[in-house]
Amino acid sequence: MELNERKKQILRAVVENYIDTAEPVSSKSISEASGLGLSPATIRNEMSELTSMGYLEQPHTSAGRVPTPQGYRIYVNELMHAHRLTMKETEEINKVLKVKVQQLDKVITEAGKLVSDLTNYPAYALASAASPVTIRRFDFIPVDDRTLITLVMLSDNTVKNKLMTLTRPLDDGFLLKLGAVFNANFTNRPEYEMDSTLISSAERATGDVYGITSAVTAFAIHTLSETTSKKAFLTGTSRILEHPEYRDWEKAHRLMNYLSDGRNVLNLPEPENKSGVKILIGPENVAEELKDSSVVVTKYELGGGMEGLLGVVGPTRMDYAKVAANLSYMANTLKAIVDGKTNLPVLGENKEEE
Amino acid sequence: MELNERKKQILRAVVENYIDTAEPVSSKSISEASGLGLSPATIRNEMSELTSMGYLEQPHTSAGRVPTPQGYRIYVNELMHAHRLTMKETEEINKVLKVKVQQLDKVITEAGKLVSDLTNYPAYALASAASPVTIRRFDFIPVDDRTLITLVMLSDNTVKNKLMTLTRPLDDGFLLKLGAVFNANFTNRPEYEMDSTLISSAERATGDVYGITSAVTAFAIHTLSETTSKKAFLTGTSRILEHPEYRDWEKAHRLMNYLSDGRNVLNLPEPENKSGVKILIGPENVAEELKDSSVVVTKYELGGGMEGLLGVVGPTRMDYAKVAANLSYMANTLKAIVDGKTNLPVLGENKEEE
DNA sequence: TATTAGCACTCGCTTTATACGAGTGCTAAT
DNA sequence: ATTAGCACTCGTATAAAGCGAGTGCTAATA
Repeated sequence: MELNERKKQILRAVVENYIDTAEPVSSKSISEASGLGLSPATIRNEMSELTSMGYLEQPHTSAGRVPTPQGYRIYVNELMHAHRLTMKETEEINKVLKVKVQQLDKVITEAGKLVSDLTNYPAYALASAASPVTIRRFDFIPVDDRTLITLVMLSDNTVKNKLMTLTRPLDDGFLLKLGAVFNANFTNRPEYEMDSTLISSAERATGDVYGITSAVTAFAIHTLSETTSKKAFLTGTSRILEHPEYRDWEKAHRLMNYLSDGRNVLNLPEPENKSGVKILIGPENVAEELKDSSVVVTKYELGGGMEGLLGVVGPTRMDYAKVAANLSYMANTLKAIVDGKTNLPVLGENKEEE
Repeated sequence: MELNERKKQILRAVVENYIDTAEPVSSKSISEASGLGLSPATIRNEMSELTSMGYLEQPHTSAGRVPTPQGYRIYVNELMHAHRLTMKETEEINKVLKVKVQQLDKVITEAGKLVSDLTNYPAYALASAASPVTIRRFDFIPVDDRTLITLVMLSDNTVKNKLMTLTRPLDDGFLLKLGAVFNANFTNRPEYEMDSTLISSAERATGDVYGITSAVTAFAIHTLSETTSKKAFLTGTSRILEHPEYRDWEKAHRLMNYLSDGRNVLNLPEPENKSGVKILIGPENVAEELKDSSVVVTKYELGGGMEGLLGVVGPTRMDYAKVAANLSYMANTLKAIVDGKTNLPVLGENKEEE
């Protein structure tokens, strides 16, 4: 059997009607609303075939039709009309994002919140380093004779600092030596090269009479690993309760519970290519807890060698067109903002407003 | 009518039974379980009087009794047995907290998570500065001839930094001047003293040929305001779905929605005195959305001039004894850990592991 | 040959009727 | 003062009946 044009039209009508009403769709309603000028009987025949082809299903014999995941798949791949954002939506996105560009972690939480607000589904935002971060230089600033600040400037222009206490008063010249050793041995190296050999040779070189060398290496490694590690933000989980498919508290709880574990959020899907939108429908998800939910996600650049993921989780009966449109507009806007700004501050601990 | 000892015993039995089962409590079950050696009929008479006194109520004529908020109030104030934490609980608290002391914001999120895990209710953790933070000193470190790092050390021993770009190459001696001006005028002053007079006089003093003075003042103000502002963390909201009183999705949604707004979390109750536990039962809450929930909260010191709030939100049928015990143990443990560590790192942007 | 009107049939949902039983309140006995 | 006994209440569980939206099939129609 072949999925001809008319069948596609009908499938599209069914999916959109179902997305809208959350009720099984009858032949009559399609006949009236589709604009195809066909009688319910004809629609019925077609729907019956769409059912045997696996694109629709009936909750029970005398009910209307509901799209299967395969049905949604066809819809998403071929039938979906590009959703145009309303002026209100684009304005809101532009307004909120422009204000928040200063701090990158604010931007991504804000982006998540915004997507969640606009789509009414929970949203997640991830950020991770696209390329390994290295330390560009060390500085050591004396505070008093037993305290110093270690300053580390990273390859992404982030600066991190740490206050450290010495075991005995500082001698003249020690900080210069410390700086020389660390700048010679620990800069421009990814985290995994900082092994025990390197560390112990540094300790030998500085003499480490202040008990400070190991603190600095620990700080360096910690900083690199933290900067490299992914960050996850999740907003709007409570919204799933608004969707009828999660009125059953156990379903809602299972999903919310899954999402409330940060590790799961980190493992949510990501699209393979930049700025494409990936859609995973129901059973296409690997996680058992997502088998009857859908995930829509996009990827975007964050500047400073970081990239971000922005996604939405909801019922399979999701307004894919709208969600996809929002996500990709969002991703593009973010990229535009980032591109406009050279030297965008990087996610994390310090804030750099220009 | 008087609330004599026997009535209290019965009230206690009813509350505890109800907390346990979430079902209206019958005279028979009290008679059997209370250990008072009274027949159901006697219990019934007493329960009837407790009802007319406003401490119990009946969902309907032929049902058992359920405590009213006033009933819980009496229970909490007078009748509650101190709950002893199990070894497992105390061990878990000690273990988790000790590992996480390094970074203060980790500690408080972790404390929240822990309380939520142990009690099975959503938990919130707030942190705020107990005394105004000031800047202790400024440092300016040149990176290259158009870039410098501004370093600000705060009165709570936090250090914050920011990378800044100059409009023209750096002259010798400018940084010294910059440091002198800022260290003379902007240190040891709370945020509100940094008004436009101060700022413009600083700009005059430095000459501001590099367009950098205003950036530094903005950074200083921003840093102070951010350090002073309260931070809120919320965990475990999805757990409310586990409690039967929130099986109704609308109730669950109303509460979760309320909690998902950070501003509401910031305005959640706080106890008036340190390390006391405050309990707000149902309608005692000011927020409309909390009128049929209860909040238990405690306050503790965080070191570095910060203090924290740790609270739990749940149904009025809450295991007050257990929750209160967990919270106060938690608060004490945190305080002990903080006291053990001098110079504990302060909430926020930089990390200082010792 | 494609479409559609007509109609019997299915089946979930709502309504109504009935029964059940946990729990109460009252009274009278202890 | 306590309690056994008992009638009464009322929510819930179970069954039966009717409703109606929607289908699938057949036969008429273009």
